[in-house]
Amino acid sequence: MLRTHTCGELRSSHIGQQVTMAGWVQKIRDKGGMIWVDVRDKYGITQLIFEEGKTDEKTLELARNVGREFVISATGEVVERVAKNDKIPTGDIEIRVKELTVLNESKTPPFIIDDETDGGEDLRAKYRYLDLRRGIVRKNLEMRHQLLQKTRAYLSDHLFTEVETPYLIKSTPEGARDFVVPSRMNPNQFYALPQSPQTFKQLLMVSGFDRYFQIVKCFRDEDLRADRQPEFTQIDCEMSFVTRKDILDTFEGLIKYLFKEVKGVDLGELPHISYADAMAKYGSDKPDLRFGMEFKELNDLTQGKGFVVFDSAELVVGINATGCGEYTRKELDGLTDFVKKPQIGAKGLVYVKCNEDGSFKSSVDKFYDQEALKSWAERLEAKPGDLLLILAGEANKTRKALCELRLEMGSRLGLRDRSKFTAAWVVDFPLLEWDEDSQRYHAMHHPFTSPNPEDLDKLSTDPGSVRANAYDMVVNGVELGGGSIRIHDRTLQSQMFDALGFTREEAQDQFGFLMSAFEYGAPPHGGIAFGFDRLCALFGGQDSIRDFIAFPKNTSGRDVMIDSPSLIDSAQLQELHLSLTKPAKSE
RNA sequence: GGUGUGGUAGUUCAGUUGGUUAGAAUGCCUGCCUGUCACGCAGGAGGUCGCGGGUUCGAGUCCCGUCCAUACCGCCA
Repeated sequence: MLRTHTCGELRSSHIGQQVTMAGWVQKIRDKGGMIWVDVRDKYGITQLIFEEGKTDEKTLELARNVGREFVISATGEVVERVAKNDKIPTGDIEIRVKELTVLNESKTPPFIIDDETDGGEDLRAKYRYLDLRRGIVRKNLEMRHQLLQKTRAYLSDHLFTEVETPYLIKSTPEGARDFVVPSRMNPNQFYALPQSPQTFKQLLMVSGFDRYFQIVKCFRDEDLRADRQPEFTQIDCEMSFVTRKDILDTFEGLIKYLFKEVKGVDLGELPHISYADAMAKYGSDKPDLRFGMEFKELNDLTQGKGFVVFDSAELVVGINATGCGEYTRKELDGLTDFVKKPQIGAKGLVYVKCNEDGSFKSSVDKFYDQEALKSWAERLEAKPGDLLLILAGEANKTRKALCELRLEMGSRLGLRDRSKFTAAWVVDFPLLEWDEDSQRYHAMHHPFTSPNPEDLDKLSTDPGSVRANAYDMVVNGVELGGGSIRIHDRTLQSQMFDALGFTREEAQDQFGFLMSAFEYGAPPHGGIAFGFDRLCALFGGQDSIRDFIAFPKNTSGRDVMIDSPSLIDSAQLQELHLSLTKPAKSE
C-alpha cells in the first residue's frame, strides 16, 4: 500500500498508530542529528522525523539525500511532538519514520512551491504544472469545480437539459473574429469554432427541448485582457414559452443560489436599471453599484459665465468625492493627470473644494462666484469637506472618462470592497449601434435579439432608437452575463437582417438554416449566457480570470508551457490544401 | 494597431551623474549543529545586464531599432 493516510488528516488521536503516507517533499530541516522532512499532498502537510540513534543508519542516509519536490512514501509511527506547532492542523504530531521510499526524484523547482511564491508570472506559466501544486491556485480550481456542480444541480432541478452542441461549425462575419479550422476532406473550406452556441440552442427550442443548458467552451479570436481568454467557458441557457420576467427570475435564482451555497452571501433582490439610466448616472452599462457617487449634469448651472470649456461643451457633468475636500494640490494634479491619460482621454479636470467654513475653492474661481459654486454643490449633494470633480466635452466621451474617474475615486476611498457583492440587471439596451467604420448599424447584442414590441414600428424609420428585449447581469462592475428574448418569427428575423445591412443572399447563405427552422413552428423563446470564468474570478475576489483556468494563455494568445500555436510541417499543410504566404522564420 | 510599465545570478530585485573586479536576499552545493517548523552558523559556486546597432577613451546606465512579458485603449455581435 502506497499510503494509509493523507498528509492532512493525522491528529493527536492517531498517536501510536503505524501509518504510511506519500507526497511531495515541501521542506527539509537538517539539524545534524535530527532531520525533519515536511511532506505535502493536496490535503495538507505532515512532518516526518529522522533521528540519530532512533532511526537506522540507512534510512537516515536516505533522508539526508532527498530534495525539494521528491515524491516519497514513508512508513512509521505517529508520535506526539516535543515542540508543537499550532500554525498547522497536523502540528501536534509527527511521523517517526522506519521506512522511507523515494518514489521519484525531482530537479530543484525553478520557483518556490508555496502560497507565497517567488516565481514571476511567465515562469509560473511555463511551469504551470508546478504552479498548480500551490494550494492557493489549486483552491481556485476547486472552487470552480464547486460552482460547476452547483450550477448543474440548480439547472437540472429546474428541468433544464444539458445538450452538447458542435465545436466545428460555420464562420459568420458578424461579431468577433472566428477561429477557423481547415477541412482536409473539403478542400478550400473551413470550419469555424463557435463564439457561442447561439443558433444551436435556438434550434433546440424549435425542437421542443423547452429548457436547455450547456457549460461550454466558446472561442473568439480577439485581443486578450486580464478578463478575456481566446477560449473561455459559458453557462449557456435557453428557455421556451417565457417572458423576460421568467428568464430574469430563473437566473436571478441561479446566481443567488450560487452566492448562497458557495460564498454564504445573500444577494437580495436585484434592482433593474435601464441602459439609459446606467449611462446617465454612471457612464457605463456595467456600473459598479457597491458605491454611489452618481453623475449629476451641470449644464444649466454653468453656462454664460465666460468659461469657454463649459460653454462649448455638449455635456458638463460631475461627481461628489465625499470627504476629499482636503486633497492637496499634488493629489488634484494627480487626478488631472489620471483623466488626461490617453486611455481616459479627458482634456482637463475642474474641481471644487467644499471648505469646512461653507466657502468653496475651485479651479475655475475666475469664472464662477461662490453662489454659482454653491449651486453645483447643492446639485451634487455635497457637504463641507467634500470635493466636486467635473468633466466637460462631447457627451459620450465625457461620460466614459468620468466613469473611469468615479471608479478610481471609489478605489481610493476603499468603496470597492472585494468581499462585498452588489448585483443588478441592466435592461432596455438599444437594439442597434451605429458603426462609424462600416457606416452601418450593428446589433448591440446579436442579430437574433428581439426588439421591444413598443418600438417595432421604428425599426425601419429610426433604427437607432429601437430598444432591445435584452438584459445583462452586472455584479460589482463586471458584466457576468447577458441575454435576450429572441426573434422567433421568420419575417421579423428577415427585417432584422435588412436593418443590419445584410443582403437577402447573405442572410440566406449564413443563417438560412435558422430562418427555415422558424418556418416550422418556432416557439417564443429567450435565454442568457454567463461568463463562467469571470464568475469564478468574482467569487475568488480577483480581476484576472487566468488563475481560475487550469491552463490559460498569455496576452499574446500563447500557451508558453506547450509552446502553441506552432508551425506545422509541409506535409500537414499539403494535406489541408494550404500554402503559406509568409515563409516561416528560419530557426 | 496604439500607449504605459518591465526585462540584470536558478528566483525576486537593487544598481546614484556613463568610470575599478556588477551587488543583496533567497535558492543551490560543502561543512557544523538532537526539537526544528521562514531553523541557525561558517564557507562556496553561480552573470550573453533580452537581442542588434550607435554615441563615447569607457555603456547595465545615454540614443535608435527589435523581441518578449504585462496593464490598458482600439477590438471583444
